[in-house]
Amino acid sequence: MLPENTRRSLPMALLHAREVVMARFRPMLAAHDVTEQQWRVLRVLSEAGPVEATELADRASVLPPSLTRIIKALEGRRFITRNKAEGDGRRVVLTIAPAGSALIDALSPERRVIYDDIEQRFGHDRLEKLLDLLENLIDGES
Amino acid sequence: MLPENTRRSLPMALLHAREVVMARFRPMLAAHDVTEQQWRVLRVLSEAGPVEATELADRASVLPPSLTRIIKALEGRRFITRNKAEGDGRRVVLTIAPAGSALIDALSPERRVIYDDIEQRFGHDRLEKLLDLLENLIDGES
DNA sequence: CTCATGTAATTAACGCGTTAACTACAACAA
DNA sequence: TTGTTGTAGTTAACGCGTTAATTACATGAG
Repeated sequence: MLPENTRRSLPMALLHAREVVMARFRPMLAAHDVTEQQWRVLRVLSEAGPVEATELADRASVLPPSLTRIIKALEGRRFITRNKAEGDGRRVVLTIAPAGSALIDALSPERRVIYDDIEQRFGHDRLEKLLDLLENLIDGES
Repeated sequence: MLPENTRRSLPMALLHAREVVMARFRPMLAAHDVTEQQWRVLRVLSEAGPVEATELADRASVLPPSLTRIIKALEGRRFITRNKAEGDGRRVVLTIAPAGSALIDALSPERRVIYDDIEQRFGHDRLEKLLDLLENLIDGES
């Protein structure tokens, strides 16, 4: 079946949903001069430790060309460090730097407030159900 | 609660889910030299008839500056027409043109195949449930 | 060793997302 | 009529998304 209207179109619904959620987080990121993508990269590095560029791009849902630009920006602000992998001159290993960890820590309380508010308004169980369905969709289509 | 990992982060899950879904539609759009956003605009005009720019932007989930560029592109290819609203020189009314309708029609069969495949793999009921939850989330946060 | 092939990352080109500033027009008060 | 305020749309600036091309290095065949 073709969606009869744009509101019931899966791509549009996912886009719109992401928009309204991100609207809550955007001011926080803007206040610290970090883009959404830079923030995703920092979070992955923070929770996964030193990681090669390809895996980082994959985990942060960022394409390689974007990652190159993001790395340049984050390295310039000393949020991360960039090194060649030993044994393979092509690969690049990224590591979060103290300033990067500090930013993550600084934003944690605010993130928690926003996330809790969304969870409370939407409902804990419904949020878990939604995350489950999204995870299923991702695993099934990728 | 803060998401303990990026996979259970709502913004990331929505982003990733949208990516894997759009990956199925992208080749079709590329084959007809239409961007995702241009396609969304055309679909809204197709199902809603002549519409003012502000409402169009809202319904297609496109920001006003982007819409300006998109209109320029679609008008150049004779997919839509652009006219000032009578009675208010600021407003702009967009209307789908024959070539635009023809594109919508031409892509319908292919869209149906892709959408049916997603629905079959993911499951009809789960898809409906997911769309419901997304709609709730959107309405609750916006 | 040399060459062909493959892979990781970067660069390039173009369109969109986002915010802020600006232009054009409308509405309304004095 | 004039000036103020508000609204619709556009423009500008910068970063990211996407695809294709390119560079640098690794790997394996001969």
